[in-house]
Amino acid sequence: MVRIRTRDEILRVAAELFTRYGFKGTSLHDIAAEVGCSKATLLYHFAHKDAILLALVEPARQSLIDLVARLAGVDDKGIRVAAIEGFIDLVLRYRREVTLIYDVTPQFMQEPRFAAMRELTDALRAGFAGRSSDPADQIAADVLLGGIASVAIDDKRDEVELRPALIAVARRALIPGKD
Amino acid sequence: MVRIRTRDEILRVAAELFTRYGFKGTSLHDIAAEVGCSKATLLYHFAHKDAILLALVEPARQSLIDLVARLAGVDDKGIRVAAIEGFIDLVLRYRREVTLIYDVTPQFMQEPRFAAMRELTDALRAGFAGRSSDPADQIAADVLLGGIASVAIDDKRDEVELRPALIAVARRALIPGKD
DNA sequence: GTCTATAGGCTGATAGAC
DNA sequence: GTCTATCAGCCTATAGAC
Repeated sequence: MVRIRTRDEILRVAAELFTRYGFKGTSLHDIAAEVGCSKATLLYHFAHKDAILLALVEPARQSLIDLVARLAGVDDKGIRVAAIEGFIDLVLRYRREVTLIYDVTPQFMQEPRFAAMRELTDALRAGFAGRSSDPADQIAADVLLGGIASVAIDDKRDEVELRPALIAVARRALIPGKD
Repeated sequence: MVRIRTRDEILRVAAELFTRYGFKGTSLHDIAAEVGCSKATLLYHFAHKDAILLALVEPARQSLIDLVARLAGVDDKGIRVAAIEGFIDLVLRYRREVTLIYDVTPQFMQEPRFAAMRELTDALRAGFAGRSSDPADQIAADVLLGGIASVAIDDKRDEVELRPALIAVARRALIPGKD
């Protein structure tokens, strides 16, 4: 059973190249050459280049939707811990996908299909800020959200080492009197 | 004295377009059209497209070199506060340039001319970590470095509001028993 | 499902006139 | 210093054979 579906192989190779060279820095030719098929075959399985990227990030996007839904049911007392641990687990589980999302966000964000992502990150920020409306709390929340994501993207340590360190720094930064 | 040097106008327009659409998302044609000159004129003033970007980020790079040199003379007791305040002042002063640097870093970092930047960020991380060799301290330092930069890039608030909030969250996260 | 061939457009960069 | 004209190369995407 060594047979690998071409479609899956395209996704595997595309994830690797997009991560290494960026979305714009990777051409259909690059992917096709590495897969060992033609560009036309790529575009038989995916309507456009963008569709490859969207297929890659879809599981992570779905997980984020689930997390935000779960946080909606958490009371104010537990919201920060739940948001912190939920987000850290999510980005460590989908490190590659987070890398891709941050790569294309500046350009894709203005497109309608990515616009809904904005509401999700707003909900996450509210959770990190303990549902406070104080700008200082929201800025702190953004620092931690961006910082945790950047570590998940760049750091080479494994998640077993990163997870407790990330939770510890987020709790110190966001939860008063807890260090 | 309304005469503006073409070279300066190119830099002004390029900064705006690179920030909005990314370096790869902005062509020489786009810049030339906005400036109101030809692509050939762009390439008379700058040898390559890359040279425009390098000219834009040079002041920020020089400031980072200065900051790292200054931190080398600070003792262990004061290093975290000095690194935190120095970095926050720097990214707030050069927000647009920080945006550009983070945009191109994934691809440019492997090139030799950007390799020296690595030593600078290593020194900054050491400062944020209070020169500790504990991985948890270095991870926390990276979270704050990345998080502060991401806020400087994305947040629309002005630096008068951001500065104290950023310093406060960094101190809580990095300096034990200070909140 | 996969291929070859190619369309049609954009890219950074150069040549040479003024 | 600035221009027009142009190059060679790359890009995504399509057409049509097998």
